[in-house]
Amino acid sequence: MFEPVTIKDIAKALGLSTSTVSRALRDTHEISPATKKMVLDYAKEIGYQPNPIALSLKERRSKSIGVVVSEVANSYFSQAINGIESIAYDRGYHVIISQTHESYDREVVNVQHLASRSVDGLLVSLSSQTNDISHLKQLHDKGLPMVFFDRVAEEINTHKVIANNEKGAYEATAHLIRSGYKRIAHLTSSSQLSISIERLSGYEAALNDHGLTVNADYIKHCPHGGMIYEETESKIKELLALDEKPDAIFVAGDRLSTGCLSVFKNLSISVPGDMAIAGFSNSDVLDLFNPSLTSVRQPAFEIGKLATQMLIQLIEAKYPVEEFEKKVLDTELFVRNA
Amino acid sequence: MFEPVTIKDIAKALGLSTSTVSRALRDTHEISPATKKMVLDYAKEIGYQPNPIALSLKERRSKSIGVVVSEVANSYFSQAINGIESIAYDRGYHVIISQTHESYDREVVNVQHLASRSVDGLLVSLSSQTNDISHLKQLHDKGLPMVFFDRVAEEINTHKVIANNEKGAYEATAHLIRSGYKRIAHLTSSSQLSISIERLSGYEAALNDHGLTVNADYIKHCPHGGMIYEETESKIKELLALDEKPDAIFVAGDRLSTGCLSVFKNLSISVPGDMAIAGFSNSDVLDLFNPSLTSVRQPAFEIGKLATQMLIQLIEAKYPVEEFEKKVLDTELFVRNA
DNA sequence: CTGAAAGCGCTAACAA
DNA sequence: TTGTTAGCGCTTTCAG
Repeated sequence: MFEPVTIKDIAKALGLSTSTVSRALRDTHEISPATKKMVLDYAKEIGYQPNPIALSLKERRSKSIGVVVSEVANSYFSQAINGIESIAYDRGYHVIISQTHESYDREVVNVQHLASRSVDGLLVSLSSQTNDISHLKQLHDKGLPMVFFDRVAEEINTHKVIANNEKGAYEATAHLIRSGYKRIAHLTSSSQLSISIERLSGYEAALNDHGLTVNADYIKHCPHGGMIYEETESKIKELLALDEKPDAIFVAGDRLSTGCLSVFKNLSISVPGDMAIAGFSNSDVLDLFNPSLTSVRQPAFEIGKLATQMLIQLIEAKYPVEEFEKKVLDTELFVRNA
Repeated sequence: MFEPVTIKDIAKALGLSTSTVSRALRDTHEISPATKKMVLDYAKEIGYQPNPIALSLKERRSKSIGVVVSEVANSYFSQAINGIESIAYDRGYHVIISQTHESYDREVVNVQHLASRSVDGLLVSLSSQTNDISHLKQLHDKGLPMVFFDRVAEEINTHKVIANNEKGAYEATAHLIRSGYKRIAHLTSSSQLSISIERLSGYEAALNDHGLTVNADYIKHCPHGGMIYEETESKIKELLALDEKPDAIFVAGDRLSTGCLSVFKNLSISVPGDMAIAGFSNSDVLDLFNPSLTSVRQPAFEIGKLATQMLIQLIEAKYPVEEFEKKVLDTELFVRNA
C-alpha cells in the first residue's frame, strides 16, 4: 500500500550495485564524483527515503528513547517533556512517551513494552505506587541506559536529575512560618517516593529551625498523589478533625496543590483566611487562581533537557560509564497572597 | 552492551533449526507438542524477547503511530493523547508524539521525521500557522493512513474527528446574549484553521439568531493561538480602544481563554463586571479561577479514542478504504459566574 | 513434523 | 572505484 523505493530500485535503474548506491548516498570518499551525482540526483528525483528500520536492525539501535511519566496532563511533566524533546530532536532521537497514571502495574507493563520495542535508553520518573523497582533494575543490569528524573530510585546506580526538593520545601514552609502560621500541616504523596522523602525533610528542617515541633498527625500521605479527589478530600478532613486544627498546609505536589484548593473551595473554607496553603506546582495559570497559591516551581524544562543530555551521553558512550552523578536544580518560590 | 538472546541462540542450545524455534514460538500447528514445550520453556528460562525491529523489517510495518499536536502542555491535547494512548496500547501500537508549537516549519519537519521513521499512520491536528498542507497531502497520496482531529484539513480526503465547534460556539455566545450582553467580541486563532472557521460561524449564527449584527471590528485573530502573551494582549487592547467597546468576549481556544483572563487581570479590568468572558477550554482547574470562566469543554479523551480507532482500522484494512467519515462530538457548556 | 534457504533494506568486509 | 557477499533477527516457502 505504502510505496517502497529502496536502494535496490536505484541500483537496478542505474545499472549499479546496491553497495555503490549505498556508498554514494552515504557520501564515502571511495566513490567517483560522477556516480555519486548520478545516484544522488536520481534518489532525489524518485524521492528515496532510507528505511530506518533496516538501519536499526543492522546497527542494533533504534535512535529512540522511552519516557516514563505518571501523566502528560500535568504541568510539570509536560514541561519536562518539552525539555526532553528539545534535546532528543536535535540529536536525532525519537521520543516515545508512556504514562503510568500513578499505577505500578502500568509502569511495569510500559517499561517492558518500551524495552521490547528496543528503545536505546529510558528516562524514568517513578509512579507514586512503585515500591519494587526490579523491573527497572533488571533492564539496567542488562545494560539498558537509564536516567531518572524527579522521582528517582536511589537503589539504581545511574544518572539522576532532580529539583532541590528539600530546599524548595524548606523555603515554602519557612514562608508560611514567617507569615505567622504556627500549626503547619504537610500533605504529600506516597511515603516511599524520593520527592516525598526530600520534601518532608525540608518541611521538618524548616519547622525545627524555627522552633516548631514536628507533629506526626499533621503529616498526611495521599498514595495516589492527588489523582483521586476523594483521597485528597478525606486526608484534609482528617486534618480538619484534629483537636489542634492546623492553620496552614504545605503541599508537596502539583496535582495535590490544586486538589487541595478545590477541596477547600468546595468545603467553603476560606484560603488563606481559615487556612493558608503553599505548595509545589508548575501550573502556568496559577496567577488566575483564587484563592491564590504560593507555589514552589521546579525548572521542569531544564530538568528534562539535562536528563536527556545525560541519557544520550550514556547511550553513545564508547565505553561503559562507571561514574554517575546526581544533578540538583534550584526551585523558585512564588509568593502569592489573596 | 545490551545483551541479545535471539532465536538462533535458542536453536543452537536446543539443537534445532531457527525455523523450528520460530514455529514453536509462534504457536503454529505444524509442530510437535514436545518440541514446542521444550522451546517455550527454554525461551522463558533465558528470557527471550523477540526483536520487534526485525519483525518490522520483515512485515514492513512498525506498529507505531505518530501524533502531531501543537503542544502537550495544553489540557485539550493532553487529554486527547490519553484517549489515543488508551486505544493504541490495547491494540499493540506505540504512540510517538511530536509537537509543532504552532509552527508550520516544525510541523513539516515533524511529519517528515515521523514518516521517515515509518510510522504506520498519523494522527494530525494542524498547527495554527499551517496554510499549505502539501507535506501531508504528499504522504497521504502515497498511501500513508492518516486521521485528522480537532484542526482538520478539509482538502485531504480521510477520516476526521472533531467537536461540534459551531454548536459549542453558538451556545457560548447565546449564553452571553441571554446574560444581557449586546456587544460581544470574538477572539480567535488564525483564520484559516478549521476550528476558527467553525467557531466563528457558530458565533455569527448566535448573533444573527438573536437580532444582533456581526461587527467585523469585534473579531480579532491571534495567529499564534495564545502562545504569545503580547499578541493576545495587543488584540484585546485593540478591542478596548474601539469607540463602541465590547462588553463581552467569546474566546475560541484554550490558551487564548486563559491568556485573555490574564490580560484582564493585569489590566485590572473586572471580569465579568466590566467585561464578560466565555471561551473554549479543557482545563480541569477552571473552578479555581477568579475571575471565573464560562467554558465550552470538548470531549477530548473521546476524540482521541475515536480518531485512534479509525486510524488503526485504516492501517489494518485489507483493502484500500474509499469511504471516509467525519465524526462530530458534542461539546459541553459550563456556566460559571463570579 | 523439521530443516535449509531466501528475503525484508541496509552496510561493510573482501575481492576485483 | 566498483561489485560480490554475508549478515543484522525473523518468518516463510519449499523440500525432505
